[in-house]
This record gives sequence, structure tokens and C-alpha cells, in this order.
Amino acid sequence: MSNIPKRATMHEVALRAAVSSQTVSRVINGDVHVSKKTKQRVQRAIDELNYQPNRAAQSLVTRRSNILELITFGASHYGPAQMLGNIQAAAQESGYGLVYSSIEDTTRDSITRALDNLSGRLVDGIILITPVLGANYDELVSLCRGTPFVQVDIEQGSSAPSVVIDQAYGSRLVTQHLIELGHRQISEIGGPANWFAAAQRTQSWRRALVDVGLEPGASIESDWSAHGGYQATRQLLAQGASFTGLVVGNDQMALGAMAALTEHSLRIPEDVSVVGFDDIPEAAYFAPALTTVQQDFRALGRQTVEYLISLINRPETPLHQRVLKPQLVVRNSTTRMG
Amino acid sequence: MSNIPKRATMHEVALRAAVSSQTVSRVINGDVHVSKKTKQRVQRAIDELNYQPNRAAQSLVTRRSNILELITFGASHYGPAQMLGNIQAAAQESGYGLVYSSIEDTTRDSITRALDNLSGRLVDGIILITPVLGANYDELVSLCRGTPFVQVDIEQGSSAPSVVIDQAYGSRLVTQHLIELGHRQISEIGGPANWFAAAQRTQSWRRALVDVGLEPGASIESDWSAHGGYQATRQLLAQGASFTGLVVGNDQMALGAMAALTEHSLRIPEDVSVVGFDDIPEAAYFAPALTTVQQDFRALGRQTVEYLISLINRPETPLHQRVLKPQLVVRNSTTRMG
DNA sequence: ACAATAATTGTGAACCTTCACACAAAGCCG
DNA sequence: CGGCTTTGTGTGAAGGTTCACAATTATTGT
Repeated sequence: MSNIPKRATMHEVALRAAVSSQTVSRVINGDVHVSKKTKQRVQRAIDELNYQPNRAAQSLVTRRSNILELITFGASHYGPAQMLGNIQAAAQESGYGLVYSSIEDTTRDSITRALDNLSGRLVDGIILITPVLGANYDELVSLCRGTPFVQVDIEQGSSAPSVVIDQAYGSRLVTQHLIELGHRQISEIGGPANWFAAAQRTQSWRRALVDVGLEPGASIESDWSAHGGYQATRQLLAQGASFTGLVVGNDQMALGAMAALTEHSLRIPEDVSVVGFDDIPEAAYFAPALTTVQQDFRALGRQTVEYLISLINRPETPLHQRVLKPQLVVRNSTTRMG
Repeated sequence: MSNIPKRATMHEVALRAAVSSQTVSRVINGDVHVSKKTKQRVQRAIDELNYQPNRAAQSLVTRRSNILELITFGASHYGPAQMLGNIQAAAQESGYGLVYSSIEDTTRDSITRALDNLSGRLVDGIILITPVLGANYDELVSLCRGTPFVQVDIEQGSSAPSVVIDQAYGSRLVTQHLIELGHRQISEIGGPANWFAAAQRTQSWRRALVDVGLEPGASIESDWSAHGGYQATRQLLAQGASFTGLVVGNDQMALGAMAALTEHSLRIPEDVSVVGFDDIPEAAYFAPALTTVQQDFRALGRQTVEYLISLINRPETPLHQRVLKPQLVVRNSTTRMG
């Protein structure tokens, strides 16, 4: 049927190098207890036969695959996409491969399917990007059947093994920025309320205002998209909301919001100061350049992988939540009131 | 060391169900030759022991892992990112997992590293997203050591097994659109010249003009980013280029270009009509909404996976290039000349 | 040169499945 | 009711590696 060249086995290499297969194994795994001479001989045989160890056989006996699984919800959104990329990079640096699957919702069933679908017993650890309400910790423990896992972008304050960026802090940062610029009427457009990050950003916006004795302005829930931000802002304007500051849940919605404001002959930032969240690469080129919050996804990726690997190697590693702080980036979409 | 519950083996399930392990295997693999009664008994044992087949052992004997590997260059760019997502989805639908790794350049070495790093002999097929000049077909054949592979987003016209979107056609679409609107002075900002898509878009822009007897305007190479588009446009303006139409290599650069034009008191589309490429979700919310080219990445993902799987199952599958056509999307950044 | 020690190499079992085949039981026909 | 087919189940080997340990060879000090 196929004329694919049959792959050489360790035994064949051993034969050709006139050693035992155990010695070949030693060479492959960089064992020091093998003389320079034989090492060379074995290496030549490996090269000549174009030998590559069979990973399946290796993991069968070592009970290790050096593969991590990443299951993510909302992969098309900026946050999850950044996490994916950075987690992959971090895994690669640590010598792990990453099998990646995307899910449509975070219910038990979806996760089960992603988990069973293939990787079954093949992965050493699991990373779950679950930014929305879904299966709880105990359910995940049973789904993962003993394979260590860490969650990313989950509810802040959860005691599950997880890594998050402090959303409340970030949202407080932008809101306070507006307050410091003298704004007193500050409205908000949030992301989908079932996203932890959206809920926390909205809540923190509200609290930042209340904390300094200001009345929170109108708040609308939208869908992270430019289109949604556009619609939400039109709705805000249509219902006669009055505000000079607008806290938007992410940069895409901020883009849409600015489009709607401009359409309504409101100047940015002279009439309305707008802030976003995420600092997507384009944000600096919006008209005007957007004031927003930057999250260190690179650090997130590294922390996540590092944490998971220590969970794999030392099961006694304590379970907790690691929290990273985001940063305010001030540009031209915000200005002093009046 | 670890108190992870030891995983049940097939043999243990067999014992508990009072059958042979072969029968358990049959139940797992949905073999019809097993009576309803025993099937139930075995299934109960499986559930009770929380048994999951050992994938490593399975692939060792079947020489199949049901895992595909995706190696991608430029994962942070819109095109590759879309491909990744859609290929993953397509693979999942076909019952394959996807191990994903990203590379910094497309040299032999990088690819070798990504390939060896782990998957070694573990994947059934390989997908290479190599949008830039790099290792050639023969090198890839030797690197993949007999594992079937298909390339995505490679040079148009290549005879390697590959799937591409017709870049030349797309670029011709937008350029002709401008010509039809009466524009005669049409400049261009291209992506990095080492990207196949960039080179083809630029070349096709030029050819579309020449074909109707027009002199191509100034052309500048940039870097796909909004920032790059901004800089390139300023440079274009600084060197006194005169144009009423601007063909930009992707939507992000178009965003930057529009920022630069606006800064220069040029109105869009009244003074300059601008077109992009990609139709990113935000493009409809640029100010003004961007005329651009839409690529069907979903179809690309499906085609790619389908092709690769047939290569895996039927090695006699002919090697060729599959070409998909993109679509023009007209919005408000283009208007009739004068 | 000799024992004692260290360094290197080999041996056989184990890891958990599936595969090809052999066998047993049940159903059918005349 | 005996031979035939069909259906259901068991057996032993194979797949390619690593592990614990045993065996061999080289090195060292005296």
C-alpha cells in the first residue's frame, strides 16, 4: 500500500553499531556513562539509519509524553488568543509540546469532549483557558482524572490552581485616570457579563466611582466587538445618557464606541474621554490613539507553564492563584475635563 | 511521591468484567462482534474503574496517534492566526488532535527543531504554514521523514502539496475596483517582500494597472502593522507622491495609512480612496469603513485538513496545489474619482 | 602485578494495547 | 440429529522503548 520507508528501530541501530540497544538508549538520552568511542559509533549508526526514537514507545514506558494540552474558550478574542500564543512559546521553551483545542462553551460536556477526543491519557498536564462561568473546580478535577491542570483567566480570588491578571486593578486604573482628569460623569460599556473579566471590570469601574463619592453613570453590556461597542454607544446616546468619560471593556468596543461618538458629532477627547482595555497593537493608531490598559501576556504564559510543570513534577506543589498586575497606558483619547 | 490514583489497565477491566482483555478492546473500539450482554458488563466495569485506554500503547501498536502537527510562522499576524484557528477546528471535526508550534523563521533549522522537539514519531501528518521564503519542498520531504505534510499559504503555483488563497486575484479585485471608480494615480503599500502573499499582492497591483495602460504609482514596502502603514504613508507623502487611490497590503496597515492621510488633511475617500486586504472584523468600524478583500479561512482550514488526511490514508493521493478565491468587500473608504 | 574500585555495557522484564488466529457455542438445514 | 455456518470469545505474540540489575572491562594505588 504505502512505500514509506520503514522507520529504523533502536534495535537495528544497536545491531549496526555493534552494541546493545540499552547503549543506544543511553546515547539518545544523553547518559554520561558511555565512552566517547561507542557514543560516536552509535551516533553514526543513528545518522546513517535516519533513526528517530518512537515517542509512543517512550511514553508508554516512561509514562511521560512531554506534551501539554491547552483547552481554550473564546479563541477568537484578543485575550485568549494572546494567551494561546504565549503559552505555546513558554511550553516550547520548557521542552513541551502543546496540543490545542478550542471549545464553544465551558460546560462539563464540552471539556469532556476536548479531553477525551484524543489526548486521553497522552498529556502530562492540562491548561484550561476558561474566561466564562462553567464547570467548577471539583468537576474539572474529576474530568482531568488525576492529570494536573491549571486554569487561566478564571475568576479572581478562586482558590483553584490558576493564573490571572488583576482585572479589577486594571479597571480601577483607567477609571481613576478619568477621575483625576476631572471627569464626574463616567459611563461604561462592558463585555459579556458571563465573562469573569467583564464582570470584574464593570464592578471595579463602579466601585472606583463609589469610593470617591461619585454616582456611576449608565452601563451597558455588549459583546467585545467593534460592532457591539458601536451599537452600545448609540443606545447610550439614544437613551440620553450624559457623560464626559466612557470606560469601555476592551479596545475593539472602544473603536466602535468612538465611531458612534464621532457620528454623533461628539469630539474625542474634547467632548468625551474614552478608555479601552487590552492595548491591542492597533490601539495606538486609532483616531485618536487610545488610552488603555496593558496586560503582560508573556508573563502570564510563562507563569502558567512554569506552574503546571511544577505541578507535574512535584505533586505536593501547593494549589493557589497567581495574580499579575496590568498597566495603564495613557494616549490621546483622554484629556482633562473642560 | 504522588497519590495520584493509579490508572486502571485494560486487563483490570477485563478481570472485573470476567472477560478477556481482547473483549474489552472490542468494546472500546466499537466492534460489532460482541454480545449486548457482555458489552454492558464491560461498560460497567469501565465506568466503575474510570478506565481510559492508554493512548501511547494504542499508537505503539496501531502506528497511529490521531494527532496532526501544525507548525506556523508569523502566528501573531491575522492570516496565520485565522488559519491556525480554522485548521484546529477542522482537525477536531475530523477526530484529530492538533499539536501546535510556532517558529521564528522558516529555515531548515527552525523547522527541524519544531519537528524534533517532541512530536518526533508521534504525529500522523504535518501542516506547515510557511508564508515566507524558506526551506524548499525537497528539504521538507527529508525533514518530515516520510510523514505526510501539506503546506499552507505558500507560493502560488508551487507544485508542492498545498492549499492557498489566490492573492493575485484578490489584489487585482481591489485594484480594478479603484480603476473602475475612475482612479488613475494609484499607489501601493505592500507587506514584507519576503512574504509570498505580499509579493503577489504587490505584483498583481502593478500588473492590473499595466494591463489597462496605466502607470503604477509609488510603492513602498512595510511590515503589516498599523504603525508600519502609518510610517509608509508619511514617507509616501513626504516624497511628494501624488495619488488618489491607495492599495494597502492588509487592513492594519490601511488603518495606519488612513491615520497618516487624515493627519495630512487628506479626506478619505474624497481625496484618497483606500483599500485594504483581509477584512479583519474591525475593518467595518474603521473611520471610514474599509473596502477590502475577504478570504475564506474556514474553507482553507477544512481543505487543508481534508487533504492531509487523505494523504495519510491513501499515500497514492496526487500531490498538487488547491487554490481558493477571495472576495471583494466594498465599504466607504473608496469612492468615485473627482 | 594485585586486589579493590570505578566505569562501561548487556540482559530480561515491563509498559498496555491490538492483531491474527484459534477455538467454542449457538443456530440452521434437510 | 449430525454436519454446516455464523457469532462470540480467548490466546499468544508483537510493537519499541526504559528500568533495575547483573556482568564485564578499565583504572587506580600500592
